[in-house]
Amino acid sequence: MKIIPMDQSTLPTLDPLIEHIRKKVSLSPEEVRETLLSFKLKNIKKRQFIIQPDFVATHRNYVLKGSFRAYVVDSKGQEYTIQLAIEDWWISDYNSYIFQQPATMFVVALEDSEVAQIDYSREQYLKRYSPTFETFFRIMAERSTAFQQRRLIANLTQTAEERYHHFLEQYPRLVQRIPQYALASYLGMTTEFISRLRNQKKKAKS
Amino acid sequence: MKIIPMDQSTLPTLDPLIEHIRKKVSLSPEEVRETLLSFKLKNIKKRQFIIQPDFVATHRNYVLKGSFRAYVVDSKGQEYTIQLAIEDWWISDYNSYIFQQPATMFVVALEDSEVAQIDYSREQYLKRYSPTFETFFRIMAERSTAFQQRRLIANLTQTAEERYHHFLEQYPRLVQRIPQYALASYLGMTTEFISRLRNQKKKAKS
DNA sequence: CATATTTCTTGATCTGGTTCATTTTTCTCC
DNA sequence: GGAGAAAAATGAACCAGATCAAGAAATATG
Repeated sequence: MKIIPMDQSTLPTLDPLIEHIRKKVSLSPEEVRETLLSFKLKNIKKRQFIIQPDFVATHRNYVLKGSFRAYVVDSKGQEYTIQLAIEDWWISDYNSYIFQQPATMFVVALEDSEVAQIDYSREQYLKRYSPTFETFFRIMAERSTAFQQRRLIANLTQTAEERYHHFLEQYPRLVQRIPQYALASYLGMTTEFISRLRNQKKKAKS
Repeated sequence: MKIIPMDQSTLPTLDPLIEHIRKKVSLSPEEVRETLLSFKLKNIKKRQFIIQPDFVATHRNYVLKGSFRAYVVDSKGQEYTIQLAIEDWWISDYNSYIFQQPATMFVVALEDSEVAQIDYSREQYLKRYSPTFETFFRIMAERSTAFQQRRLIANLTQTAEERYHHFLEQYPRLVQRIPQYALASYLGMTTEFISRLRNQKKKAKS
């Protein structure tokens, strides 16, 4: 019943999710049970979309394996990466999910991936079921705000080159795994520009 | 329906705050009482700082009257406006407040103002006192995330001119009240550039 | 109400990063 | 493992918006 396409693999479990939640709030056995009942495992193939514009984002996604990119596309077809996610991160179109309105973003798998999904109504149920979940989602939202604010500040105050280097320092692992165009559009610059930065570095090294 | 001119003033009350909270959650009489006990009214003179770098932001501030600007200053002395707030908005350095760490921002009054302040430990108490408050702050944080994401997308996808015009459409009232340099650094452009945009418009009109 | 300070305007010049076009490298999948 | 597709690199020309400088308007303050 479980099809595990990748070469070597662990049996997929929700353990990392429970761990993740327990870093923020303490869960009773019943709360753990409710959590396990609320989230569904899902395998997502590389290049597969889990959210698309005009459809309501019905789920919040916790990445168990793989990586994702959330992006918007402007009228000229230009893509802008809004969020990136690897293991132990969450991803969705929050404007769509929170307000249950049509999405404006695409969210696509960059690798063969596995996510734990909770749907909107089940999340509401969880929060009613126990204030612990209310607290958990409150903490998530707060951190998310704080994170976005730091990103906004970086975008306003730093040059393209500084943003690139700081990202490299902060997320060296992530950089290895995502394509250059995803990184470029996340940092608000062109792939050509990143390419030049990398090349300059090579030159300087030798 | 009540237009209150700048000079003479009404007796300050927390009524607008209670109204504000009740738009998001329903409050029992006891919860109203706890709210009233938790928030303190404070008068802030124009140019007065309520948050400064290196000091922990001890309060969350709800604006009852007046306006505020939150900004960071880079090594070259350049200022970048991170947040603006008028009546019925909240303002703080959230990275500082949420994590109770030293602030990186200044928050300054742009006009003679009045705020309702709650301090960090009292907020924690409120959330323990009733899950309603947990819910309220969760909703606040979620909307804040959604708002910031929209701003980030605007910054990534739009030209300086587009950002200026969209801001004008969305917040015509706000624009009247804040100095040009505050708007410019909020939108990520120079005051010179805004000045030119305004001038071009005048030309086109006549 | 006069003067000092802050904010806004205007012109000239400059530049970080884009755009466009082409080539090279790296994936992907039968 | 080889053809086709996707991603990255490279060069040349360009431009949106910044920077610098200096004056004009608006606000604050004694």
